[in-house]
Amino acid sequence: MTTPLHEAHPSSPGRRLPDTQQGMRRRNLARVMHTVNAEGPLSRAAVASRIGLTRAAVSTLVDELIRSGLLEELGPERPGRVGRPGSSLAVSGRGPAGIGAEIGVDHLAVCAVDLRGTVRARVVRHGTNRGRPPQPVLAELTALVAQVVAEAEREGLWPAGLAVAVPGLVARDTRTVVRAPNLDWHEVDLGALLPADLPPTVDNEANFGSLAELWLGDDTPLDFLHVSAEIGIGGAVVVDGRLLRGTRGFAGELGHVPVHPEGPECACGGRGCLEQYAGEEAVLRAAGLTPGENRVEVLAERAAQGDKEVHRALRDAGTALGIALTGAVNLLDPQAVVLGGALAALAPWLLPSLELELARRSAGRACVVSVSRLGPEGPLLGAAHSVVRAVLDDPAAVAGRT
Amino acid sequence: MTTPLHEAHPSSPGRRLPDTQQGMRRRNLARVMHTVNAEGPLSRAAVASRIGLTRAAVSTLVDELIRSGLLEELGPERPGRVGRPGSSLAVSGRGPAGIGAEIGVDHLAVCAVDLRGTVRARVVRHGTNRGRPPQPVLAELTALVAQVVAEAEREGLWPAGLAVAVPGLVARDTRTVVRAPNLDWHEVDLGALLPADLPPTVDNEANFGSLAELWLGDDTPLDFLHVSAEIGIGGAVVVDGRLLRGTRGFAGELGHVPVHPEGPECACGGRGCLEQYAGEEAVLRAAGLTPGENRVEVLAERAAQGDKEVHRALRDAGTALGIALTGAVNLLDPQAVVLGGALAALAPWLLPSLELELARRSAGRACVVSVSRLGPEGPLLGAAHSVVRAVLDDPAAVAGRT
DNA sequence: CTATTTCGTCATGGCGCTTAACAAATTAGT
DNA sequence: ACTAATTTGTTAAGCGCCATGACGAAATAG
Repeated sequence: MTTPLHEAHPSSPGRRLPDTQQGMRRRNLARVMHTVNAEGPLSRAAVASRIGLTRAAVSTLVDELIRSGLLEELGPERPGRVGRPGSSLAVSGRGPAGIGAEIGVDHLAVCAVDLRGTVRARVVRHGTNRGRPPQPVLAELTALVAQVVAEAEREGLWPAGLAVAVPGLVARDTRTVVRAPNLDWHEVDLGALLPADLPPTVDNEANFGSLAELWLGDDTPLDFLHVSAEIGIGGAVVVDGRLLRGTRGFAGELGHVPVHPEGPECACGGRGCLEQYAGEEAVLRAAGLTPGENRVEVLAERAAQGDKEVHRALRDAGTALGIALTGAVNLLDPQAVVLGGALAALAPWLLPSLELELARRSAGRACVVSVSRLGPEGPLLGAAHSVVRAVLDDPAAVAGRT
Repeated sequence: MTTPLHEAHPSSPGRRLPDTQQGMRRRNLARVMHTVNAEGPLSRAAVASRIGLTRAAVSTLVDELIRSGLLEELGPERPGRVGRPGSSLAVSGRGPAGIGAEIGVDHLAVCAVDLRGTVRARVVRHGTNRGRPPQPVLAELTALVAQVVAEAEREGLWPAGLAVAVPGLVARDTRTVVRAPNLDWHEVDLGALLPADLPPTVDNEANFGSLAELWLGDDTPLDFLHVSAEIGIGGAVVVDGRLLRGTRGFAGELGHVPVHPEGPECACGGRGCLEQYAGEEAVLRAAGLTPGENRVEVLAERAAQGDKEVHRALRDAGTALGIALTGAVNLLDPQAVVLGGALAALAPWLLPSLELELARRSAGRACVVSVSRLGPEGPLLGAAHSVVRAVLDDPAAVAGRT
């Protein structure tokens, strides 16, 4: 017996499946899927030893998963060790697919990812969505989704769900966009405006970005703080491999953490919020550029060219981020802080001052700061993978539909 | 199907019991215990309908729990409705007991709590522990534990575990005190210095305080931020009914969140940390009192007498707390902020400025701030109850020993 | 070529919950 | 007062799921 980890009442949210034999079966199917997915091609015996069931039990589970088209038999392993070689099992590349979509300020994107995690279809449409009303944007998105689904179906895949990343706050129902300032959307029920044949899930792009980091990042820990920035500053908290959503679904909002309490007024009603120092608009202004005409890409470009003004602006932004992150790190004690989204491209100029500030203020207790490999791809991939994960988490739920 | 809550790999930490029939049985035993514990005396049929099993299945589970001495049959219900009245079941008041202990700066305390949550034995020893080395303090504590255990045994209880609350940072192993500044302890392995016959668990007093709030508070939500203060400022984060511990076990440390980044230097290496404005020493100084000679109690006393200096000092502390909490609330989006420990007694003078600052800086998104009913009792009760919860969480584990 | 090792499958069994039926204890209706 | 209806708790039979143990198959080691 180790550390007692106290949980909520076991019948409260958290335990999804009933504790009956059917529930047990479903959980074990999920464990087989997860194990095969995470550790590459594996024989039945290898799976059995990993999840603690017997070979016989795993055999029946695998049979069921193969019949459902979720697992594939790859044939005999290349024999290297003594004994009869096992038959390799892999997650199917022709079963269900996760459809991910992203509504960006300057683009729309849709992709399909198979259970193996491979992107099998992909469409991007450039053009600003700033100020466009929801209907035409979603109509355009729906057409792109149909296009990607058609392409995926030609490859033998079928869509298991649709997840949409948006640049704004999403309610806990994962359908309603409460506020997306850069699109000028308020209280929009995306669920009602998206194709009805696919169960849609909507979430913040920072949330999906952090999930992508968790699932796809190399060596990403199970406890980390993900900071991204598109226009505002988004953040997401992952604890023990689970995304922390908060009561209203707003957790992770780093942009309005007070940095200098008596600083300039912010649109949120506060003063000296992080966004006043490290938000896109503030940094562009500090670098002597006109917001609106320019975007983050310009900053990265000029910084690479050695523009001193830009360097100074980014250094100051890094300091402000460092102050805000000190608070967050004290509060959450994460294993790492990951810079993603647009911040990844600016990291070379942000990191030094950010790390300095963080280290100075937390005397040895500072945690690792790393940069996302995924960068701006995170939200889209995270969205698509969230559908894939839902299938892996409960394969029995999709086994019915072929 | 509602919101997909993505979890870590099911075979990773989080799933404690194996997904086999024995594990299922154990989890169902736990669900019966939790249900009876949470919803008062209940018939077998009522339990069955609540946890979704059949009456027959619940009957066998209850039989086993009664044989183990964890549940008691209270006799027939008072018949009010049509149909045969059920037989009331209640959690046993003569089975295992949780032993809680608290090492405070100015006192030691130990208590025993039965499965029903009633305090059945209790001892307090006053006298400062500031600067005393660990050995004599723990020897004294061990004697107090023996005394409480003896008293509990006279009432037909047997100790199921010991939990110790300490005013300092505890490593994730829940044995080692990494740093307790007010005791001047560093890297002390309490597990080795405590009675070996009882499995001991050590944790921060703020953590135990927040668990007490979660389990014993009236109407405490499942997501909240608990702020307490003894000498430093402690905090704890509860998410979805689970305590967030952080990578090193340091999560919740609110004391060194930057409030005024260019403020006075702090012992932690930073500048303008919350503790510089709302810590005991800072507040006493601001109120014109000498730290060391006075404690929080004096502040409450003088404030009640209408001392203007104290009022001003507490108002300013509330403002600083409000600034720090704005950041925390933005990051975590909790359902409530609960003021506990010594802060509860000072709440009348802290709250107005705290709530003003929080509301001003978060424009309608502010969350409820409430005051703990438990106050300074929290850590001790939380410790004892954590043992009780461990029994409820896995009754089969203790069923063996009588 | 034989012994050994490992894999996947099959038959058997145990465990835990469900189903269905029943006696017991109460209320509602005549 | 007596019957019908309702609800509880128990019992026996049944089924699903995993464990156990034995077996043939397919590789390596000597």
